[in-house]
Amino acid sequence: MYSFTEENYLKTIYHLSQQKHLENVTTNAIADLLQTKAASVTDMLKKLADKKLILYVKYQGVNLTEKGFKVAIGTVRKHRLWEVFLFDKLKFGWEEVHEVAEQLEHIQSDYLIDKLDTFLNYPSVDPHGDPIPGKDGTIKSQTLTLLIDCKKNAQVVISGVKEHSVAFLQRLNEMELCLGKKLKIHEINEFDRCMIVMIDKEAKILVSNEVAKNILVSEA
Amino acid sequence: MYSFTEENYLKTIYHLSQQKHLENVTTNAIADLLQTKAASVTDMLKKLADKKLILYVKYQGVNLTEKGFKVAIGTVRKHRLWEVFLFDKLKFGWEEVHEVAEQLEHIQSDYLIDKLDTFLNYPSVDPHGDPIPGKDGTIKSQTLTLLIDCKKNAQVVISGVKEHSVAFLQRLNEMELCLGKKLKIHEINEFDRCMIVMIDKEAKILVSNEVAKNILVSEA
DNA sequence: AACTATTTTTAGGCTTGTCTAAAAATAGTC
DNA sequence: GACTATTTTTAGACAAGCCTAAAAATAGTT
Ligand SMILES: [Mn+2]
Ligand SMILES: [Mn+2]
Ligand SMILES: [Mn+2]
Ligand SMILES: [Mn+2]
Repeated sequence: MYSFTEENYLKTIYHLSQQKHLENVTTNAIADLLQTKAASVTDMLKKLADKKLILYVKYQGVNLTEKGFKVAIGTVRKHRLWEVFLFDKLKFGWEEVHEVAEQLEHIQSDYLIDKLDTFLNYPSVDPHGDPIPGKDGTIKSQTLTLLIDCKKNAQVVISGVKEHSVAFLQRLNEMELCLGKKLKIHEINEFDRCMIVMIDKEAKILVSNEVAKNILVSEA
Repeated sequence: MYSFTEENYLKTIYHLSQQKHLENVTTNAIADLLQTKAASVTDMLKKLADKKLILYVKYQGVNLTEKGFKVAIGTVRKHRLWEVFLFDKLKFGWEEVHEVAEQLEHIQSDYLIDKLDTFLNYPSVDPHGDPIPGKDGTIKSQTLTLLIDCKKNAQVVISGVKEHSVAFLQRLNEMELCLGKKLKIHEINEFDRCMIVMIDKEAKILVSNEVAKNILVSEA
């Protein structure tokens, strides 16, 4: 139905409009995220607008139409289901799943995705804690807190990450921090806001504020 | 490394050179199988020859080089592993797996294929009984007999199919014939060579010669 | 060997998605 | 309001793959 490239543009526009709430998505922002040139983006925006997938006003940025939103959210759904498959079944690390999912998300077969969803037992979040949109396009908005904003003695569970880079996720691997780990904040340093955190009621570790800024938690 | 299209051409040349033993593969044969035009094939053959993936002599057809063979066999490996995944894990019918595997075979990640192979427990054949090439590019040649060539009272196991069309595979589904079924040939009609066959020592069914011509069996 | 039918290649063109360089529009500053 | 910096669009080009129509080569027949 839609090409590899069209799906990628729509998904990118979706992610950007989520990030920077309600504003129009700009040409340069899309070019940055897709690692392409602004001129190429302008070309594609015209084509997507012709197909009624986006609302595009020259020089004013773009927004997804209902139709474009459905394609975007469908692509996100496919991406995240594949990530779950790679992580749960094939035992990929959470820092490894994204790259391959970028390819798998473009396989065209609704039947396949239904079967995959069933096989994975209808997961609600991906290996990074991001919600998986339903078949109908609905998506649960998360109400998570940043670890850095938690108070002393708070007891929380790691439920997501704000940063998705391989380097950051590997850093968390080294610290044995992953989704589902229960933390208790033992101490917060006043000077640099680094934290001493107790994991699973066992080890105490030091979490830099740079790391704590990118970990999402919910109440334990 | 190699594009979707390049992999498809090389795989097609491989299949054709398997079929019609040792002869050069012709432009029209490739065009037929790929559902494209002969002129397009000629264009691509020049490009593949430039990349040393095939030996191409104008008007004389083509052959895979060592390098091209490796790409082709690798693509076949990916295709068949994905078919096993779809059949075993996602519970696709054996008539449904091919279409989706045609897409999945082009996902580029050796790491993924290794993990998938492990997850599937190193299968040696795909859902149609075709052998899965090893990581090193070796492939076991099959020594199977056509059901139609079996003698009266022979006891055999269904181990493959010669015809891969959806219609044929569905026909076998209706007859409850699938890989692994044990058959005993009860009677062969002299006039039309249709067979009366006993399945799993239970039901007796009639197998037309048209069907028997396309079932591959090994000794029970 | 000549003629014919078939196969294959060439020539020229189209679409998708990309690029660079230049022009136009917008935003920011005095 | 004019000037400047930044963003965005246009113009023109290119590669990958595909097409049709015409030309060239090959194969088959007498
Ligand atoms: Mn991802
Ligand atoms: Mn994710
Ligand atoms: Mn197949
Ligand atoms: Mn198969």
